[in-house]
Amino acid sequence: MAYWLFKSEPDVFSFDDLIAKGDKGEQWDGVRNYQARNNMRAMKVGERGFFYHSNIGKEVVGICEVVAPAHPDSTADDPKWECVDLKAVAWVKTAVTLDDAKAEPRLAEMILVNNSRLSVQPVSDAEWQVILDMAGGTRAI
DNA sequence: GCCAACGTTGGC
DNA sequence: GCCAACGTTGGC
Repeated sequence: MAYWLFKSEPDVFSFDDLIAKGDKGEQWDGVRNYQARNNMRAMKVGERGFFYHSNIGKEVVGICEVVAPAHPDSTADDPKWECVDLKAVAWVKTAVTLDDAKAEPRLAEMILVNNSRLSVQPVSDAEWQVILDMAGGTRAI
C-alpha cells in the first residue's frame, strides 16, 4: 500500500472543499505535469495520501483516499492528462507545517522538503508514520 | 510582490 | 538533440 501527498492552494480548493464533496469525492483535476500524472497513474483505489495546503498555511491538514483510478481529466483538452478521484477521510489532529517537516531530520529526504514544485508526490511508509506522529494522530471529519 | 527552481517549448 | 527563452509554482 503506497502513500501519497496532494498539494492544493486552499483559497482555490481546500480540504474543507473536499469534505463537502462527500463519499463520492472529486476528481483531482488540473494537473499538467508528467511526474505528477505518472504518480496518479500508479495509485490504486483505497490508497491514502496527505492533503497539503500550499501558499496559505503550508501545512498538512488532512488525509484523503483514492476512490477512482486514473482516468482522463475532464478539464483538459488533451486526454493524455489524467487524474484520480479523491475523498476526504480525516483531519490530522494538529496540522504539520512545512517548517516542522524541515526541522525533522527523519523527513530530510521527503519530496515536500526537497522539491517544492511537485504537486502530487509519493510518501514513504516511514515518512507517513513520522508525520502522523507529529500530528498527534487524526480526528473525524 | 518578488524571485528561485523547475519544466516545457521551440529555434537552430 | 541541444539549449535559450519562457511560463508556472510556491516559498519567502
